[in-house]
Amino acid sequence: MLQVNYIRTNKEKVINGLRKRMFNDEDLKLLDEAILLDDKRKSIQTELDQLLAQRNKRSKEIGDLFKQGKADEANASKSKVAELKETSETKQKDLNTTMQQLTEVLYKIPNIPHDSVPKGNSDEDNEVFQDWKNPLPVLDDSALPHWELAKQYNLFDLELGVKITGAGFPLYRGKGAKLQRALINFFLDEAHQAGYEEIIPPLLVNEATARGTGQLPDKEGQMYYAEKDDLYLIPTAEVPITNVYRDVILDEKDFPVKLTGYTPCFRREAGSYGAHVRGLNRVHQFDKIEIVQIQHPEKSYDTLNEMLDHVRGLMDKLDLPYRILRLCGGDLGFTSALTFDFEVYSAAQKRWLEVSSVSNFETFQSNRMKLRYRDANRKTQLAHTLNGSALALARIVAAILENNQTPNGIAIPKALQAYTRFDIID
RNA sequence: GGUGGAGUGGGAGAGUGGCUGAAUCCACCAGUUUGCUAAACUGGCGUGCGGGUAACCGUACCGCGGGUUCGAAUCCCGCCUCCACCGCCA
Repeated sequence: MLQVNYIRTNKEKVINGLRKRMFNDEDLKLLDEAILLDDKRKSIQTELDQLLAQRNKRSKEIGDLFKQGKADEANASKSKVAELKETSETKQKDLNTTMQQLTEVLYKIPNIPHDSVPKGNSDEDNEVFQDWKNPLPVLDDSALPHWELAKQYNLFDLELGVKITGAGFPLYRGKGAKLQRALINFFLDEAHQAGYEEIIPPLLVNEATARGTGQLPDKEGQMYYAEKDDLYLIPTAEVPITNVYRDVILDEKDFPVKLTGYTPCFRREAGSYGAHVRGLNRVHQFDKIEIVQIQHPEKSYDTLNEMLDHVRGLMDKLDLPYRILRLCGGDLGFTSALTFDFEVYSAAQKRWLEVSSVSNFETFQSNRMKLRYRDANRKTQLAHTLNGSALALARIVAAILENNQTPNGIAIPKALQAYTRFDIID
């Protein structure tokens, strides 16, 4: 979430930013609400501190009186302290309520988009930041979509997934499973070479963790929830991996922190159906390798570029046609300041599929997580957090299968052959 | 799951009602000394919030939440976590 002080001192900037997210005048009232509540909070805090100071002073006096044997005077003072206690307790409750109200308001305010973010309503207004320069692959009419190829070559089975779990839980088998495993290892090795430390995190997280990266309360319906144990299945490795640094104060020399991890990701995707979600296009469980960085605020946009380069490298090595979008304000995630989406071209479906999302959250997550560093003056400052998919498997698999189909079988990209130990699926 | 023990500052560890935001040691930072390093010595060394240009002052925090008391790290209750043993188990 944003810091109230930031809203207070950069109000114009905040307003302009929220306009890009199509906030109207009514929505913008949240800002004044927050500032007002913060004013209230401050004055209550001052009053409360004064009451407590009096109480502490009196209590000390009573202690001294007892020691001097003046029990009568001491007892006489007690009623005054009791009075102070009562009023300070009321104040404390006031303060708690006000702080809670303030937090609730702040939770409704999304991150301020970066200057470069275009204004817009929906994904249709996203900017094509880097288009595919070469001709897009064209398949002949006999080409099959990946779900047909999967049947032909026995790579994954959606019906079996339904039998075992339900719709949207694919079961991979044979060379399909091996391809999956090869991609995971390939992506992890690439991340390792780029300097990321590998993490295998828990796949279920508690409420504080889900709150830290912003999945709660904004996207509660998106996550599977294990009610008995009050735990959430992770929608992305970003959640457990970034939260490694929750409540941590770093030194400037610790930057950049670079972490990567492979995990399955679980998403409820409530209400999704239709042709666009066929096959592996949108599923409830998929595999993803995530890269996370924690960086000094002055360097975080260089880092974002570095992460874009990393993902570009993966796409290039897999010989997949792709383009990069800069998300507009309306499509930008609640917690993000700037997001680039990578889309791979799926030649049989003749459409672009999102396979990576690389974002800078600036201090939005770190404020929630209390992830800070000490600056040159030894003062604590919020760090910047970034993450990106490198990459999401299901759709990459879909694109590889479709784009590489030949009359003799499906060709495995060169870079992957060392991992699959076969060069064709036939 | 059962029984017992424990949770204090970056780490170790003292503290069983007021003199404790917290001894001491280690680590860390600055300085003195020194040919360099080391050693020794001196000083500094938590976080949030409020007030103040600042020095600084006030307040809260000793796993978390409540309670008792004029006053709680210290007493009471609930919860969480860790350790040990037992049971179960990949």
